[in-house]
Amino acid sequence: MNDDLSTDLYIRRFRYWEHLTEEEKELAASHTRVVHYSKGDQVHRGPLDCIGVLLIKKGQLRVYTLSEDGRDVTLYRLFADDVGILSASCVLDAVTFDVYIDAEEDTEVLLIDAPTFRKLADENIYVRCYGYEKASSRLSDMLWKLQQILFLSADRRLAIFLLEESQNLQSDTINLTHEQIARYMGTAREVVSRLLKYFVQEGWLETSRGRLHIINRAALEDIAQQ
Amino acid sequence: MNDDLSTDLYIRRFRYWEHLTEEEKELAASHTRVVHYSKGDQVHRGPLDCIGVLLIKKGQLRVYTLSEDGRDVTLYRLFADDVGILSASCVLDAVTFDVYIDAEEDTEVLLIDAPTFRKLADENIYVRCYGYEKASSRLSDMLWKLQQILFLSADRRLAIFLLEESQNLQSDTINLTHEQIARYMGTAREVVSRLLKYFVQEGWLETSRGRLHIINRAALEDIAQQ
DNA sequence: GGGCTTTTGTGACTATGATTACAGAAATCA
DNA sequence: TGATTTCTGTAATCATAGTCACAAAAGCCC
Repeated sequence: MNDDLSTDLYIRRFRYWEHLTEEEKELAASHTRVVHYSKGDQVHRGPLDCIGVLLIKKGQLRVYTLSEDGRDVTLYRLFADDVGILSASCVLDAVTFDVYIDAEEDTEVLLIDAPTFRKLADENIYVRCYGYEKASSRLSDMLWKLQQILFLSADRRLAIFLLEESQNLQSDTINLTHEQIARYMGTAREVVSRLLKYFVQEGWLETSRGRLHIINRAALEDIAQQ
Repeated sequence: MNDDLSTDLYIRRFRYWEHLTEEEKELAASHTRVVHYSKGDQVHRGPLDCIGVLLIKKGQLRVYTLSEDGRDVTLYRLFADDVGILSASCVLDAVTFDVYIDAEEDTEVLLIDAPTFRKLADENIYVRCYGYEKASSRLSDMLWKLQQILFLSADRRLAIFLLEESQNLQSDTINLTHEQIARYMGTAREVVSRLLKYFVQEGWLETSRGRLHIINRAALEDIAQQ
């Protein structure tokens, strides 16, 4: 499968595609390219960047916000087939919240550059609507996340995180370090270690280096519930 | 000025108006009505309600979120001419964050009911786009607000709040009780009292019951900055 | 195996703000 | 005026989680 063909296929996945004129399709296609990021690369640095719209082909990106003193809270993660619109927030004037994005793994994305997306969004209401709809959806997720951090205790959030993660992976075994979990949860590693120790003592988990295994899902659900 | 005329005038303020067909205009007009709320009334109760799109004619609404245990954080306030779209979030499927709304004062709003707005948004891309654009803008504000609560210390947020409030009022005098300020800031009344006491001791403010007066704006700006 | 890096365990401490519990002052009302 | 309500002041305590400072364990590389 060559890249051009694949790009062509992928780019049609945007819901607005059918509403583009022929010229717009050409414009979009000619300004869309595949970009590779290596694990750890910075993809987008808040207000400093305006890279455009991302469609993840494979890999994983982490979207986070930063406080002035460097505290870093993961807002969500992008996986294969997800669309990253906030890397183009500079194009959507109503979106005034900026995020940072790193590659958590080696990642391959389809990128429509910002000027092109702006042109499309300006001249085509369907593209604009798509952008704002995606943005609304992401922003809602982020609010939900920040609200959790604000309102829920760390043990509850950890239980929720573990259950969600296991759900997503369709597995009782989660391969993450305490450090990673802390980053995803927006807390300190020590806090995660402390809580995991407690969960293990209660017999709800087994842990080994870089891995943890859920034994008693029901107990975690209890904690998550309250 | 009679109410029908005024409603007619107001309803044209929605940016999508010119993109409506004649039937749509009629539909919109016939399902838009003026609603009065008294100070303290609940206007919208998160996922329990779906009242529609609000345009504030006069008064003030407070939009907030609630934790399970009842902690209440003000996200933003709506004043005359503001549009409240999140009271129609049930209509915008991508918006999954729900808010509560109370009337802070006796308030008069123009209300387009939810089913009507849904119909318009479904059949008219301009209306849909308008909804998502407004939603994106509000959601961005809310994220900014929650991020502040999460990252900034209470003294800094108080200084920021006072400066913003005085800016909005175009006045050095702010007529609010400690209790109200605490609600707007999402903290406890005692915390506000403590901090205000400190601000007064430093000679930056004068306070009396239900009122405070800024003497040293520069000092507050220093605190706000860091 | 021996050295290096990464990960985990843990205790002590700190900081912040939420909570509790009142007392007293100021406004309002009757 | 006196009673009542609302608002403010303040101290003490509590709870939570962030920070610091290590030590030890596990895995990796040679």
